[in-house]
Amino acid sequence: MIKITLPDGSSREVAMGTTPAQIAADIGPGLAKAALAAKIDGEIRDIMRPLEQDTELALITSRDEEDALELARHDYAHVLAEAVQNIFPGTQITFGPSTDDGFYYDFAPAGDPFTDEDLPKIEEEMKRIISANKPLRREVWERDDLIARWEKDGETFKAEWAAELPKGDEITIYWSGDDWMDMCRGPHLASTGKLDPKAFKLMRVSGAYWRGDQRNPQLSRIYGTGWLNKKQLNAHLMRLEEAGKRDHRKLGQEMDLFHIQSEAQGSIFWHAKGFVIWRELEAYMRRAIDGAGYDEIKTPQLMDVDQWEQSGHWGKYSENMFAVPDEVPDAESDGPVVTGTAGMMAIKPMNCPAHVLVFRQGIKSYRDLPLRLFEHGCCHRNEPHGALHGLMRVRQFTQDDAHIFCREDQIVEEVQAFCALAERVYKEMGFQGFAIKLALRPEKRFGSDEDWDKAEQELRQAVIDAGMATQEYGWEELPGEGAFYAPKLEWHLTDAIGRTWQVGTIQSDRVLPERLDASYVGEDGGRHRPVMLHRAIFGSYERFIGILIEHFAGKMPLWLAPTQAVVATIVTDANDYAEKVVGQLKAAGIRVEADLRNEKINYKVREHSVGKVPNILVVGMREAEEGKVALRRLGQKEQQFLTVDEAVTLLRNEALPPDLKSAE
RNA sequence: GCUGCUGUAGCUCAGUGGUAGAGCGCGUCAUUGGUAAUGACGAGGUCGGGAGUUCAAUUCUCCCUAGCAGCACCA
Repeated sequence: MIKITLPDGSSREVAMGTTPAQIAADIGPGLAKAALAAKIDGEIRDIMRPLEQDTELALITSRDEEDALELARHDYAHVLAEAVQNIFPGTQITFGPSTDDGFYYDFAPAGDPFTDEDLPKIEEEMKRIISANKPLRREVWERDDLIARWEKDGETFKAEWAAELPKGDEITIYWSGDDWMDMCRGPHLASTGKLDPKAFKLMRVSGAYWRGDQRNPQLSRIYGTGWLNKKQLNAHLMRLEEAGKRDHRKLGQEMDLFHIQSEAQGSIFWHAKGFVIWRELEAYMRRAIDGAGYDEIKTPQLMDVDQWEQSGHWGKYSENMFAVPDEVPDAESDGPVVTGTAGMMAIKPMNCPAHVLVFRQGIKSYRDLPLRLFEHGCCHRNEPHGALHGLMRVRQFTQDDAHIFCREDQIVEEVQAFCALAERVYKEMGFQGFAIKLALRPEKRFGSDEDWDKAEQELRQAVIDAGMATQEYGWEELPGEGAFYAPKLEWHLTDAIGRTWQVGTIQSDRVLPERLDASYVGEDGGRHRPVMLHRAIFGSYERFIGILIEHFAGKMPLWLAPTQAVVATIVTDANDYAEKVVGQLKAAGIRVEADLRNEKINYKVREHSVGKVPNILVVGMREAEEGKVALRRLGQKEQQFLTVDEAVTLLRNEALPPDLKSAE
């Protein structure tokens, strides 16, 4: 007999080899039906797997949503694989885990990769397998037997994988009924019928590399989203639709903010309305850095390749750099412009080397430190074509970039000050939450391990000292994700619909000052190396504006709204008055337009509401006679009747940037 | 860069082996209306580019190119 302790503290004696399912049935038929798996001493296990010793046992039902979803999605992935092999004999299975909202499975098809048209019939087959309620049975195999089995079945990927497991290992496999099996650690539900055939949907196909490595064969991946019931699935599909409505590329076009065209792929044509947002952010950032003791500089776009060789970028980063020959093109000739005799210049992908060159001008004393050099630096990076994405991933972008040159003993203090500045900026931009993460040394890197140890510890310590290394701030360390020259702290913003975006960063770097020979004179009269802190808060203006558009769904806060108000007339007789009102608002710095078109007021209100104009000032003859306006706020039906002076004062105050507002 | 899908009017999209259509937008006219679409008329397209098959290609095939989704990449 073994002793089973239940979550309520009660315990019972059962025979060795009793399954959690039997215990559930013993407790009650309702639970027996609802139980999906068992948590044994904190580890999730199959409900049909016999118990072999005294344990603490909790039964998992759909109420334990996180665990239940994980189980279901894992099972959906297996059902997907089984369905695909039924419909497309000869397809090899490889790997298929659960994801944040569903599951996928990577296949090696016998013929062409799958297409979207294949998805409906695969879905049908999955539904059939689920409805057949096939039992999922765990079995332990000896490694070599399994390899032999996979080879016999022509499953070369599976065989390769199994062969890499330690020799003599026992490997678990799961049977679906008696006719299909996959190698899997588990756990699984007791049978396919525990899944809801209406709670999943296959979403798309894509390519994916075997083991995620570009050098390996490309497999055909099928993605699905999977849930516990239809209601959850529909809610998820609604969320996707909501995210689609916020797409900054769509809103950017609708709101006439910017465009991209193939002649300059990956670079943004900012329209007047979009660039207003940029200008407001830039002015805001200048006020912020001025107040935080930075000096703004401007450095060259083009530098000799020699300089990039010295900084190390040419060696580690040249595949992402644009280089041009220092040569006058010959417009007459048809052939290549480059003669091979000219020197090469490279367009900057980063601002840091140029900032070191500014630092190196003149002799710096320890008294000059920390020296905080800021630049709105326009960088170009030759990103892979497939990576380009609206404003989020571009080839030309402008950073709010700065490099803080400081002494060793100033690092923690500077990082902490930056943490505070970043927090303030994100809050003022209208984000409620963010997470801070520490990206640790990558494989491909410069510098000694001791320097990396030190650099990582400094960043870690600063966040701990700032009291931000907590769950509340989403504190987490990410091995292998650092830059090639330094570890980095990353700020991840959470937007209005719960998505996260990596924006700000600070990195502590000893490599570049060394390579470019930056030094200062210390108290002792000797030369010392400064440490360089690379940092940005927005990251890039392009991307940050994209994030803002998606976060606010285009309804920008008033200070950022491209058009802050429209004065719309009801009758043409009110046109002169409307022009006068517009003039007064403009004089107060409000971005306002007149709508004097020969259209009905309904039409004008609708158009500007759809256009996300935050304030519509309606004027007819009544307002003209009384010197008033009828103010209608975006999304509201009620109006306020105000004198023009009142409206000007109100809007002017509301339109103040957040940093100026809070200063009042 | 890899895999799949897509490219038709300014925008969103329909359509066909015999050189094209809708809605919105735009223009003109009528209308002067009180808070989410007034009506009529009109202009507007080398159907992404190139090659091939065909009597004939926007439609079928191939190549290129760009966009989209994912993968890889992301200082």
